[in-house]
Amino acid sequence: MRTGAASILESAGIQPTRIRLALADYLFDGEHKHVTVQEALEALKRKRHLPSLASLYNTLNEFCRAGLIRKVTLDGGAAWFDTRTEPHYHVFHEDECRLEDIPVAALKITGRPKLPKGSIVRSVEIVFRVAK
Amino acid sequence: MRTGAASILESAGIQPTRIRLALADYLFDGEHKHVTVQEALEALKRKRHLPSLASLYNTLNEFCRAGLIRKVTLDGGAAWFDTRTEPHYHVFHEDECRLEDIPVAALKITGRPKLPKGSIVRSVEIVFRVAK
DNA sequence: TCGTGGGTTAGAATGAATCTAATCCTATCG
DNA sequence: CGATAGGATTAGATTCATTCTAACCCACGA
Repeated sequence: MRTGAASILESAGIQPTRIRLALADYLFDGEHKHVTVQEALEALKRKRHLPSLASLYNTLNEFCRAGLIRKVTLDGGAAWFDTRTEPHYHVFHEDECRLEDIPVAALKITGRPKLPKGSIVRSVEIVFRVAK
Repeated sequence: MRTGAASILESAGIQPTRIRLALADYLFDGEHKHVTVQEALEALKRKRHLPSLASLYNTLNEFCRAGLIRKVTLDGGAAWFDTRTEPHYHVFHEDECRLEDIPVAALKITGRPKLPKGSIVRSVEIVFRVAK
């Protein structure tokens, strides 16, 4: 179910440029991914134009703003960018330093924290941290 | 239910020193806290010896290792140190940049992610991110 | 052809956290 | 009581991820 990078950008209202096309092409190749900036850099290195770090960050942040990807941060280390945008949770495999998705249907959460009135829940982040 | 800082350190097997005593005194004053390094620094500034940043980090990390506090990181920003060590979850109030605890009893999670055999769940982190 | 403005860039700057090597204490031993 | 060994503390440098800045490039329209 692969849609062309160009049309993905177009429907997100983002001008297609070399970097954005190359990054979208890598990210949206049909396999959902969790990539770090370094991994994305490596992947683009194998393509035509290797972008500067700054534009890679710019482009990833644009994609986030457009809702094409999501940023996931755990610990204080480098951020992950997740190509799955619908609500879901994560398993972090400490030994492999790898993120894995958990569909929302796999867990059921009953109960809600008490919140001040008028508050809205922006997101619910769940991470199972596992090791061997 | 306030226990003296000295006896807390002693039962954790940590030598009592000026900084460690001052920090423990501030952290374990009976009110559970979520503090950043900067807040801890501010608090210690009002006491006898203002420690260097390095030893504050050292001391907070020692306390973590000893199980006296827990580190919580969200986004890429500065870490929080949480004086509540038993399992619990968090609400993050984005508008106030404030963490709040949710007791485990307030939520029920049914279902577990599929894990490779032999894996153990180190922790389950849940953060409700809320805004006004 | 000349601007205009967005895209891209290298390199500097920022902020959190850690590392290093020197110095300070302090408990213990002679 | 004085020497000393080893942990505690320190200032400052260092690392790492990320963002900022100011210049440059380039496609497109007047």
